[in-house]
Amino acid sequence: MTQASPCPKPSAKREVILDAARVVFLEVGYAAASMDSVAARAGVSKATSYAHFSSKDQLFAAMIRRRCDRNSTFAPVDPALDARATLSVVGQRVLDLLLLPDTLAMFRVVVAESARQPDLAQAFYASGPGAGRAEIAQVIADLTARGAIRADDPARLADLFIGMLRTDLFMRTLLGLAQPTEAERAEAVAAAVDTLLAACGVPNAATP
Amino acid sequence: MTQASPCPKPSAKREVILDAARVVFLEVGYAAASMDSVAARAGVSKATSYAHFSSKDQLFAAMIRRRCDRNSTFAPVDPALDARATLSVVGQRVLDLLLLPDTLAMFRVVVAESARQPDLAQAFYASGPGAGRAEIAQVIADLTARGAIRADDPARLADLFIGMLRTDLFMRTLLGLAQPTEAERAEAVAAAVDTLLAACGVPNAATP
DNA sequence: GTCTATACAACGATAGAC
DNA sequence: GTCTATCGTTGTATAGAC
Repeated sequence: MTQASPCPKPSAKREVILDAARVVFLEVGYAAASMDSVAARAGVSKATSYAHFSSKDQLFAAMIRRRCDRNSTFAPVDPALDARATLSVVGQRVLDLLLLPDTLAMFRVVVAESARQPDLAQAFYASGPGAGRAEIAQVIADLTARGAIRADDPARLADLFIGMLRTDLFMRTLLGLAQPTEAERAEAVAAAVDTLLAACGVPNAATP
Repeated sequence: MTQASPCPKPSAKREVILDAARVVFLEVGYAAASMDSVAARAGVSKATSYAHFSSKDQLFAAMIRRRCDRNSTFAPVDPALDARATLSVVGQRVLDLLLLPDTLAMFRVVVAESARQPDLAQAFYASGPGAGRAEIAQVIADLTARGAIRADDPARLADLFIGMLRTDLFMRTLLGLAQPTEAERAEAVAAAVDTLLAACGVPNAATP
């Protein structure tokens, strides 16, 4: 006996509709996406969509929040690595994630709708950039505790590191003007790591 | 004798419509903005808008390109300043510009429409982030020529510097989650300058 | 060149049958 | 719970008077 929408039962149709909404909204943006196109892609009727989500706004919000809940917590980094290797691994992961087509599409649509739905912007920030920032800060704090680097303010240093990863390459990719190669990414990560270590690295130790 | 639209004559009505389009498009985004609301704000009829711009797309593009043409070239920095002072001044200018409500609104709308109008994204990049990057690179190249810093690759260093200015504070402001104070901006600039100088500063000279 | 009035299409949302 | 068919609104674009 399949229940109605308000209950937390994970209806199959509901998931299909959410998936279709993800594809359509991320591809053309909120306003240009019609409930007809979402329903068509989901293979259901428009009325069924409205049976599960009371409005276009609600469907959009549910889709965004669903994506935000995929808590992307980074896998722990091998503690045997020195500061340069640790930051390089983490930096590469961050940049690769940032440049994923889905990440960029999500960013575009959330930024575009941030004024209309401030709570969505908040949820996106908390689960995305905010969470990432906290994780990087933790990595930096750990390195500091091990004496591998000198960091007075891990959060600020994390800011600077992420900023150096999200540079011109990210901007051009966000605008659809570039498709960065693996080499370009690695080069960008190396530059960020070099600069960070120049600022707070321990000169003599940890560089075999 | 007032002419029709295709000629380069700067009709007064045309300017009024472009101004109204700027306000409306930047406030609610491309899709949510209606030609009715633009015409209403301009104080003209919708038909007049279409007499000057053949479609909503054309009006939007004209508005964006007009904003892009305001070549914001930074005023030259006093060459008597040392590296730290120079970078601080330039960094403060960049961050202040980035956090202007109009700059952020422009960024939101261009990012949102970048997929639909790739040439607009290109024009925006070239006159905005791209031009800024080139100017910062020139400043860094000048400092290097004077021996105030050591920079092998001015463009890359400019990337890193701008990235360190456009950090978490920018992200939260872009999403409408923060309204940065003067103190926060100054702190962010100082952190970026400190880190950059740690990486490429000349240790003994130029720091009185 | 500018206005009022309107044609035409698309969209969000709902009613009612099954 | 899901469908087909439809209502009412809104928005782009145009026609015709002045």
